[in-house]
Amino acid sequence: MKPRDAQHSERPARVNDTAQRRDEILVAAAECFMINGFEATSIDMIARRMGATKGLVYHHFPAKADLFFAVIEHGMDLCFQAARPAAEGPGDGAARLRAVLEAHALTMMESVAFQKVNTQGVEMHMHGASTPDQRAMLAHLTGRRDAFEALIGDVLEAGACDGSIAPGDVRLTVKALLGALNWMTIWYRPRPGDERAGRQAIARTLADTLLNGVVRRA
Amino acid sequence: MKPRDAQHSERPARVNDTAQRRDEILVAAAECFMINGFEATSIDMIARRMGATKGLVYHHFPAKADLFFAVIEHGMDLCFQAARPAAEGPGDGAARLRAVLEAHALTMMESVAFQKVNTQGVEMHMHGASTPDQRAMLAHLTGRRDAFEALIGDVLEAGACDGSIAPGDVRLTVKALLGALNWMTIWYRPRPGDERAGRQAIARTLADTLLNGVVRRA
DNA sequence: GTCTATATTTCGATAGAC
DNA sequence: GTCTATCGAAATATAGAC
Repeated sequence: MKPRDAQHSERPARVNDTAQRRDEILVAAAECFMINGFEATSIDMIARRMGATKGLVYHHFPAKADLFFAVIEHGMDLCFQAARPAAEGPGDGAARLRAVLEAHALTMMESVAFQKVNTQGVEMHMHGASTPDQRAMLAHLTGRRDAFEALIGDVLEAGACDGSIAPGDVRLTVKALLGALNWMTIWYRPRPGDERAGRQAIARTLADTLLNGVVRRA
Repeated sequence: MKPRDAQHSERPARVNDTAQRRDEILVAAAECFMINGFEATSIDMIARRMGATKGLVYHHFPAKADLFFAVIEHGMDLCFQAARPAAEGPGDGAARLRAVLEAHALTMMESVAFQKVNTQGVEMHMHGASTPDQRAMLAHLTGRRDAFEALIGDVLEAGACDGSIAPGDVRLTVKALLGALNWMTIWYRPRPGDERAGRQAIARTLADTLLNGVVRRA
């Protein structure tokens, strides 16, 4: 183990302190944005929520828009981390689609704040995206969203090939499936006493409904 | 026909002039809210969009929040007007559900602006709903949203009884179905050249997917 | 009924102390 | 690295002319 600087050896080891601080800000920001929306959230609110002041936030993020982008990007990271292994897992198209849908539903529930911020609309708040940096970030996020939809689309097409999934308009089907799940950011709110088993039950029921439809099978 | 006031008979008949003006404001507001969101939309923008000034808007609506509520209420009116006849129409549960889903999908496409404002979140912007009037309006809109979900839930239950629809968690199924359709406010934007037939095709495809699911039928 | 002008507040961002 | 103090821009709402 590398010895720490002798001059400050009495201080507790604070590895990656600034990264941790950044994450704390991200969580506080996600919660504020979720509750009030982008414009109605002031930097003061975010700082107060984590027991700090504006100066701290501006020390870690150059502007409010960058903070907003960082929140959405982190939410997307979580989506990919959950969905990609499921999409690339074993089984035929239908089995993998089920795995992806359940994983995505769980992601929605377990990071509602981050996901709802994404739902609020990336492009909306950056309509006049002033700086080139912001325009680039906007394009980057749009690209990742498209990539996520393509991930699901690929599973659908694989299923259409192996016969486990009914052929149809892939783009529109992806919108329908993701819409049903992403809509959870509108109505789902974690309850103090709820457990993972309960969330898994919801995820399974939703996936069932989407896979099998609502009409009675012959 | 009742004769108009003789003193002003030379003026062109302007029946319901203020009501028309109100509607114009409503449309302009819906479009601005759709593009920029509630907080980022200024009263000036709304006025400019209809070639007027702030004073006009404040003459018809006491505050920005009331205008926002009025937009959402009108959007809900459109939803009920389309869905209720379909829900109360002829046929078994599955047939009526199909009619409701297609009607709702069409409503989403043909009044995107109004519907997207609703998606933005009623409760979000009124978190601290200051005046009692605003709190009452908030409760009113929440009640109507619940009533709309109940409308669909009733059709589902009727279908479960007559055997046309698979039994299941009604509340969760309603959320899934409405989620898939309401999500259109996120991605659907009317194109200059699109026609009603195209929208109907989208509505039918979406309803098909939700009714039959995506896995291949045995 | 619609406009202009303005009072008042709020917030993003910066400067600089510690 | 975090805080206090403050500037300047923007927007809601109002007052009053026409």
